[in-house]
Amino acid sequence: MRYNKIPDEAVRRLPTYLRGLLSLSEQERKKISSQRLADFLGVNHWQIRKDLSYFGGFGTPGIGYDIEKLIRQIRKILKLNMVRKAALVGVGNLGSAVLRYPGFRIYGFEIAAAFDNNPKKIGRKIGHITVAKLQTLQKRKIDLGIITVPCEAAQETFNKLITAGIKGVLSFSPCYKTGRKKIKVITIDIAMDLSRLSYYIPPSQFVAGQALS
Amino acid sequence: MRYNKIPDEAVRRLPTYLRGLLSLSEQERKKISSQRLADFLGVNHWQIRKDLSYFGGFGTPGIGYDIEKLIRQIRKILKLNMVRKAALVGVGNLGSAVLRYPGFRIYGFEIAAAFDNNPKKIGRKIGHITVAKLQTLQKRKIDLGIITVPCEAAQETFNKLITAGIKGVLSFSPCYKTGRKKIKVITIDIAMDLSRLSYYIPPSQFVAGQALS
DNA sequence: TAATGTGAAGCCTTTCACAGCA
DNA sequence: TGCTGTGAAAGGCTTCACATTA
Repeated sequence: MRYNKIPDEAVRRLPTYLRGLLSLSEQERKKISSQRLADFLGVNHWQIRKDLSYFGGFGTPGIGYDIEKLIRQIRKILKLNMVRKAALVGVGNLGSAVLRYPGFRIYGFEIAAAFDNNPKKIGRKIGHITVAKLQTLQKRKIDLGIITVPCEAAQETFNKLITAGIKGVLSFSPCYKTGRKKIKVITIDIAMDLSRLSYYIPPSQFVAGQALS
Repeated sequence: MRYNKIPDEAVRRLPTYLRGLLSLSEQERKKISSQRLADFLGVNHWQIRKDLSYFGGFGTPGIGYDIEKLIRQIRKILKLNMVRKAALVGVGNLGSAVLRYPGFRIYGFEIAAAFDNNPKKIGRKIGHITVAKLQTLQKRKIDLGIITVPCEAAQETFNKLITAGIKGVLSFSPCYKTGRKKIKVITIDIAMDLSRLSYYIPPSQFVAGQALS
C-alpha cells in the first residue's frame, strides 16, 4: 500500500488534519486517537487512518498518535517543514486582503513579495511588504505564486511567473490559462463556488419578474 | 441515466461551462460543439457531454449546442435563472474585498447586505452597500450567507445565520463548525489550498537552519 | 458526414471488517 | 482491552466506443 499511488483527495485532507492537530496541541495533550481527532474535525476515523497509511503508519496500536510527532510528519509530507515563500501579484482589493490574511502563518508560509503593474502602487507598504515591479521577481528565490489580478491580466501574469521560475500557482482568477501543463495550478473561484452552493439551495421565494430568462 | 444520482463533481463543473459559454456568446457565435467548448476550457469533450447528459440532452446530433439555449439551461439547473441574494458577514479586509468583487455579476448574484459586529463599521458604505448590524438580517429575504469573520467568531456567526433562516453558506473561515448538517456549507480555505500546492512543488532549495523541525 | 447521448469498462476513492499489536 | 493499519468490498466517477440522429 505504501508504495501505491496516493489519492489526491488524501493530500487534500492532510491540511485539515494538520490544523486540527495544531489546535489540539495547544490544549496540552500528548496523544490522540483517530476517533477523537475525527470527532473534533467532523470526519470519519477510518478515513484519517487510511489517509495516513498512504504515507506510512504514524500511530501506535492501542494508544493512538503522538500529536507533536504527527504534526511534524504531516508538515514533512506537505513540504511545510521549512519556511515556504510565496509571491503575490495584483495588489487590488483581493490581493491586499490576501496579503494581510493571518491564516498562512500556522502552515509556515511567508508571503515574501508583492507585485503590481500600477506605478501608483509601487512602493506602497501593505503589512510589512513593499509593493514592487513584477520585473524584480526573477532575482528572488521564490517557488510559489499567488495571482490576484483581474481576468484580463491573468494570462500575461501567468506567463511572467513561469518565466521567473515559479513552480506552482494559486490563482484567484477564474480565466483559463494556457501553459498549465508546465506547472501546478490550483484555482480558487469564489463566484463558481457560490454558484455551486446555489444548486443545492432551493430559493425561498420566486420573485415575479426577476427571472433572467 | 437521466434519473440516476447526479455526481457532485458534475455540478462542480457546470459553472465552468457556463462561464465559457458566456465568454463565447460575446463572440457572436450561435452553435458550438462539445469538442470546441472543451478545447476552449481545457477539458475533455466527453466529460462535457456526460455532465450535460445527467440533466438531459441539450444538444443536436451532427450540429452541437445552441449557445444561448445552453446558457439558459445551465442557469436553470444551478437555480441562477433569477437574482439570488446573498448576505456577507464580517467586513474586514477579506470581507470588503469580496463585497467589491466583480465576479458575482455574470452569474446573477447580488450581495444584498453586509453585516459586522464592530460599531465603528456600522453605517459605512462599501460599494453601494451600507454595513448594518447582523440582528437586522432576519427581516430580509435572503437565502445565502458569506462568512468572512475571523476564526473565533465563525461558530457564533454561523449559528446566527441559521437562526435568521439562511439556507446555504460560503465560508472563508477554516474553523470547524457544529450544526453543519442542517444547511449546506461550502468552505474556501486559502491557506489549505496553498498547503496542498506545496505538496506538489519540491522546494527549489533547502535553506539551512530554516527547517521547522 | 458530424456531432450528440449513453451503456459499459476501467479506474479511483470510500467504507468496512478485522488481524495484529501495545 | 483499545486502537492502528490494511486487504477487500462497495460505491462513485471518468473514460471509452459506438449506436443514433440531424
